[in-house]
Amino acid sequence: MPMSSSNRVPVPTLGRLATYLRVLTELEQAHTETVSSADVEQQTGINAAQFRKDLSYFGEFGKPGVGYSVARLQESIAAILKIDRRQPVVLVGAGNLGSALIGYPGLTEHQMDLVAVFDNNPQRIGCQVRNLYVQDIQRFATVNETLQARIAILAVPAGAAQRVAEVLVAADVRAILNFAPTLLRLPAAVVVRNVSFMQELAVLSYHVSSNEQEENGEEQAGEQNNSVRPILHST
Amino acid sequence: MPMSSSNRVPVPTLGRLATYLRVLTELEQAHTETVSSADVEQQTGINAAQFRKDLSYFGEFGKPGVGYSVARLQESIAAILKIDRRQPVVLVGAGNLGSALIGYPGLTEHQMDLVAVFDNNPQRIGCQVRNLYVQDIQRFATVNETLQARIAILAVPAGAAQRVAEVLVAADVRAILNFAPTLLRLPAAVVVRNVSFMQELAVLSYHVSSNEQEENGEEQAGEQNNSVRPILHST
DNA sequence: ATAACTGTGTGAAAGGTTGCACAATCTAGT
DNA sequence: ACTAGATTGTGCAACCTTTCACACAGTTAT
Repeated sequence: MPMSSSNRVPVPTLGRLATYLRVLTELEQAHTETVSSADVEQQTGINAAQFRKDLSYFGEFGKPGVGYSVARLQESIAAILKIDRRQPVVLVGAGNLGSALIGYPGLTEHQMDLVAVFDNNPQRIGCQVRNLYVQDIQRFATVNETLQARIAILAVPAGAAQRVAEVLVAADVRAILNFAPTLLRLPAAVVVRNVSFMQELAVLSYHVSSNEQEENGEEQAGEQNNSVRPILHST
Repeated sequence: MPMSSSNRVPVPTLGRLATYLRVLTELEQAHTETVSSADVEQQTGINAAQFRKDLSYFGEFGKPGVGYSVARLQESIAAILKIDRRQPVVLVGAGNLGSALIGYPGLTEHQMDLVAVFDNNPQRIGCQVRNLYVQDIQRFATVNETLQARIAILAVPAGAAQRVAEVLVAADVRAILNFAPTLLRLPAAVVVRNVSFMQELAVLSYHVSSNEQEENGEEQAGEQNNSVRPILHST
């Protein structure tokens, strides 16, 4: 007997749902019918109880003593994440990274329909990348009136990010995947996720040098490690 | 009088250090000499106390009543993150994403020296990307004996990731930035950071549709939002 | 000197997330 | 039917992270 109502869903849970979905797709391709939370732990490194709790935010999907129907769970999670229908997405910034993202298979796999690419560089405007022509960012408001994209991928230089983001939001974009290393100041209703290679590299760099003396052979499985010994101490 | 010794540093702290460093570089270019934790909050959206606590893991860097010397703090953080010297980094996977990363300016800015690119696709081996020639991954062990890279960027398809990661680790790589959507099972001593656009997009997608009815104009500043109302409830 | 500010470093509180442990529930075999 | 075995959904405790709040330390002005 479920009772979820207006409880709030942790953001990490949403991220993990995407991981579950990936595993379910693999299982489906292997013609597996049923899966248990323990199986999922085995595949993802995410604790079985965590998996069950993540799902419990949205209802009850499993049968005690049996597990979860792969096909059913897949549909349910897709519905939760709203990727059961194709979603229009726009890309702004057709530089290195932007162009690479156009071909990224993960987008279509997750029903993200890249419908337009924008840039402000006259050298790039009009160019064809994959199956899309790069358009002038100045035309964004007009074009998006037709496209109605609510999700945008922002792959412009840091200096331009805030300005461009405001243009997007003015044209009804509600969610931004931001690759620029800057803080975007936007209305609270707009959701921003920052992808920062910098930060990840910092973590790696720190660890590499601090692990200098350790030596053991355990397996690691979790998606994120938690903390490490500091090494430097300066004043 | 500091007393940090073998306390453990939270991973989020390391990520934020990279952000502070970015802001400090901007401040230096604007010829600002001194900065307070409140200034940093203004620039980054990260709570001032958080900033001070993050630094406190490594020592004392500020003067009460004055703030922090921009130049000094910059050096200190760079030293903590071990990016005060150039670090050799290798890239595996010269596909779309991999190629884009070769040109990514953030790498050099953070003293990451991309010294070699590998792939297993014969069509790509030998090709020049920017200033590097793509080498056969089979030669990795040999080549890295000379290069001595400890950090690797893994931008190969999911199916190849585990296999390649093991090759890297066998050749003394200790930290991997993994762009493949798979769980890497590696010795615990190896640090893995996963970058998953999928997960970020899932969060965006979920939010876009759930925000359907809201309407308010507050500013958002933090780097991460925390939770949201669920909308779906299925069985 | 002293008073009035400003801003650091940190102990303690608040808040959020993860993992354990177990009752409840379903299946299958006898 | 009944028992044994499997596996879910969840209250609770442990853990981790963030934020508050304040003592203490420099700085400036009088």
